Amino acid sequence: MTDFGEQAVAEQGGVQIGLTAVIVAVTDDEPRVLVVRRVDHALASTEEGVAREGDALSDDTLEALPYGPFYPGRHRTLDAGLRGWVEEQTQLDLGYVEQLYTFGDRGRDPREQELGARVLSIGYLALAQEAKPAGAGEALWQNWYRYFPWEDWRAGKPEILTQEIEPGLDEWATQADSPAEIRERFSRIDATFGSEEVRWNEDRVLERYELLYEAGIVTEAQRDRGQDMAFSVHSHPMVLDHRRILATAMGRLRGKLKYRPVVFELVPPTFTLFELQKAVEAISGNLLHKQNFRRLVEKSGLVEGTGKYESRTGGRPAETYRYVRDILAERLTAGPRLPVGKR
Amino acid sequence: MTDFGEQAVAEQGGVQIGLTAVIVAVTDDEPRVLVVRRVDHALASTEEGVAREGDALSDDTLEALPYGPFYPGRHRTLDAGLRGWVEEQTQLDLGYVEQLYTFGDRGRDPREQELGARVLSIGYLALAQEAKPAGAGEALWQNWYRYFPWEDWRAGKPEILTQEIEPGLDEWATQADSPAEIRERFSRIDATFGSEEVRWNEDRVLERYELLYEAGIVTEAQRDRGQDMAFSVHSHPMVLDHRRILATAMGRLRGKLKYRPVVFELVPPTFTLFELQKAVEAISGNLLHKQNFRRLVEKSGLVEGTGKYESRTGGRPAETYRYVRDILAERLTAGPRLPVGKR
DNA sequence: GCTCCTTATACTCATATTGAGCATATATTT
DNA sequence: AAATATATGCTCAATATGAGTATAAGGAGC
Repeated sequence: MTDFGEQAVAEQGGVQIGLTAVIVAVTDDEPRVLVVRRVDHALASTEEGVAREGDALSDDTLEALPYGPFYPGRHRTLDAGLRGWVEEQTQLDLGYVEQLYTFGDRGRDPREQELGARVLSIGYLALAQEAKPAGAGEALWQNWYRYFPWEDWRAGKPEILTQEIEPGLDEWATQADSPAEIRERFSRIDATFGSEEVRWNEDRVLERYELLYEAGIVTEAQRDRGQDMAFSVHSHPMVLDHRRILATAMGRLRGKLKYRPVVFELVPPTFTLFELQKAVEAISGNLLHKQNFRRLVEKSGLVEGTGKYESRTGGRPAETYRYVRDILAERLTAGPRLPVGKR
Repeated sequence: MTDFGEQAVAEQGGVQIGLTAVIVAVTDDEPRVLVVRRVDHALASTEEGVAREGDALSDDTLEALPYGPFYPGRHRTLDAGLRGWVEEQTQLDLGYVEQLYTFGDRGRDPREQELGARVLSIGYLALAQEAKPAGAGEALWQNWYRYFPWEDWRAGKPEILTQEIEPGLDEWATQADSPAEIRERFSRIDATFGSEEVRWNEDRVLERYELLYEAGIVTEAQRDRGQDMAFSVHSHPMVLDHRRILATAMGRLRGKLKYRPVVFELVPPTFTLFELQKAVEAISGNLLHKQNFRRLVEKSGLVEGTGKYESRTGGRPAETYRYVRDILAERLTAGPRLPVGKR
């Protein structure tokens, strides 16, 4: 195998490492993500492209995930690097932190040319307990369905799917070159967006985003390809590939919810079972059957009642619970699948 | 958020990106991983440490995963970079490729000092159809249980667990400072290695390795800390953090087996159901109930019989099947859990 | 040919898990 | 006190799972 030698060093040229964080919290029963919303001189080269996108967003809404460079001299580990600048800049105390993926496609960052270096970005998912207004005022918490309106099925199938996305995808599919290719495209649409036979799988956030990107009906695709906008789904784009990173985080978190007790990182220390359920629903984007959710959670042995009750909601008071951080019981949060269904 | 500016560039210093590949195949019912086994000048600084390890391995068995530098000028994407040098050097045609994790702890690579650069390594998992002798002769296929003998439960609970690991871990736990810390350590041991209440979870390969590392009873831990070897589990170490990367790959693959049809990447185009089963068993490290496995696979709709039979095994001939690459059926390989049990 | 051995495949059955809904309890509001 | 709202308890049918038993279909030895 090739080794690292003088030559390798010379050929590699400059590489910059950026750390991009998807910081998630749930407040008011909505999933929030920390977003930076300013025109950054470092992003200037993108500005034009974004501004061209027309009615989907106005000039001042350049939205990005918080990110910062990784300083190899300063940080012993990548995780430490991330925690470092996030806690420094947002005063947020990150609990759960997980590395997501390293993004390194050429051209993902237009600054590469100025810098004369390739910019890799290591994406992180972090869960925060509460969504406080977040220090500096530059950062703010946004409902993540702002960027992915088709992912929220809590109020039934989103209109944007039937009205915009499905027609758009169908058109894209039929524009393929060969009949075989057309069939192939329809298959992929069904597999990711569901159909009569295949039910919607909430974990496939990234696959859906990538299909929309490929079909060119998401604004970033048009920006990146320098196309004019024939049609684009009404949703908020983000700078660079940040919406892709967010999609990765959403899919990962939704998946993890099913086999690891990560919800507890998102709710306050004590909570009612219904509050817990609503946090799960916010993340997974669909409703759960209340009685079955309760059965599942109680059976898991991950929570214990506090003996105290809470009656802010009009009806019978609900007992509050706390998470029992039992390392032994941590194997499963919620069994094979969450109890989907109506309330 | 901090941006990339001149200053950032200056402070970042050099960063080298290495791509490390865990290339897996199943042959003769054993999981194999492609390993490089030579004394590399780039690894010279590690050589001493490894040689010191005594009876666990001899001088000439410096084992490493195949790795190569990432050339930002040459490769458009990280995946392309990996495929590039792997296919170039091993003549292997990689099918399934998945990014695993980016490893970046300071000190993970002793060459950092010579190079004056931080070396990050992006780990990849790749699945190959067959384990051919692999070109150059430098690389060879090794049974992955060579490095993780405690992970193979196909012939019952491995002796190394009862004879070496469990005593070693127990000793480590009791050496903790406070009673609380002792309890904590025992909890972690139970959670990762199982106990009466907690059954062995085959996915937790990395957690187990990291616990062994922390307990100092794995040779790399002693090498990295410069300790002398009081006691170490009889298993083969690897260069740098490659055994950790392999553990990550094993855990990821074992997990994926349960909800994605990845086994089919590891078996030939046609196979009997029992061959398929044995591939799953090789990866997951435990035996499955034959009749139930068959039921599960048939029900999944992922395979179809070819109408041809194969009788190499003495008994009644088995029908051969092929994988139906049905994008719609790809949701689940094997349902929530694989049918564990005796044959 | 028949018997024994071996593996493949079919079928059964008890138990656990899921999805869905009904019933009851305990608060607030009118 | 009645109406309304939510919490919690319980039932039940449909599946899924784990573990066998039974039968089929080949080869080897006699």
